[in-house]
Amino acid sequence: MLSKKTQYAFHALIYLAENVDKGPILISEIAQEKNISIKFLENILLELKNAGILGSKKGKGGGYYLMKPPKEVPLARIIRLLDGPIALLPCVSLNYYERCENCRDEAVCGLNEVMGRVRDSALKILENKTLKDILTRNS
Amino acid sequence: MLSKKTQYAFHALIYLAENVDKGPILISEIAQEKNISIKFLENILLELKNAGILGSKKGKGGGYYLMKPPKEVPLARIIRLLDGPIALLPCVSLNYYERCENCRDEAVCGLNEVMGRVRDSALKILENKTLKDILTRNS
DNA sequence: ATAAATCCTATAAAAAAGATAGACTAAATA
DNA sequence: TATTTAGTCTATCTTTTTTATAGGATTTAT
Repeated sequence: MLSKKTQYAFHALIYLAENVDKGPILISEIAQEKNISIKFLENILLELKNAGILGSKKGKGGGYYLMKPPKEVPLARIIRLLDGPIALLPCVSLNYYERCENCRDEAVCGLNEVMGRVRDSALKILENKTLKDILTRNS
Repeated sequence: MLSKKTQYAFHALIYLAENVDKGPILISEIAQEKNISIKFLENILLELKNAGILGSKKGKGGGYYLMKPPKEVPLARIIRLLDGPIALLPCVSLNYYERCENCRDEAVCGLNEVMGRVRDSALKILENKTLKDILTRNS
């Protein structure tokens, strides 16, 4: 399961994407609209900013905004940033690989093989679907 | 990521499946062969037994053994038993569903839709691949 | 009887997740 | 330029989950 952090990030990003025309959006507004603890959300948005996904403006009229068009932000990027590996096992992770401590040879491990396929099938979706694809349906 | 518990369970089950002919297998043997803490493994095997996946015999000559042929144990069963939901979000989980707290209407939420697809693609593999499919490759 | 093994429950230790606090910095504007 | 507004940064706290261990109870073979 994705952590609350990542779930909140998605909902915040959706809100930002659906309100691009309004200019910078207040943390407090997002927190209220999406029912998220404001202080927790603050940290999350900052992390997204430091990763170059969001931009911000301080002072009156300030807030957060997307740095890229929604269709250029793959979902996998957000998950990896805030949650870490997408794979179910360290030994099949592309970005957070760790050697398996419990089997003799990964090249011959059937678990490794199957979990590699699960990873691929998830990535096929998560690398290609973007923020744009998770905005409100039928709109 | 799957928890260590689930990872250990898979390796233990693989060992048991690859040694069905030997009769009951000692916890200590599995622990040693697969490099798992024996006491932790004890709890895991007990849980698998209580779920009807393993059987056991006490006393001399005792140990653990599979209750079903490996090809009748889907990987999804093990994951759900020890780790819980396979889905990335509570609102798309088939077995551990929880309503989304952050969006107005799941029926119209694009995140819900995409994560539902990720779940389906993972389940397509994890429901159909069994213990038999993760035994040592090329054998 | 004894030794061998699992059973069972409790608990502890460590790590991760979730949330909060508060002082600091930058920008707008009156 | 003082004030207000809003993000920045870092630290800490609490809770939950994960990982692991302890030890007596029970069952079985010999």
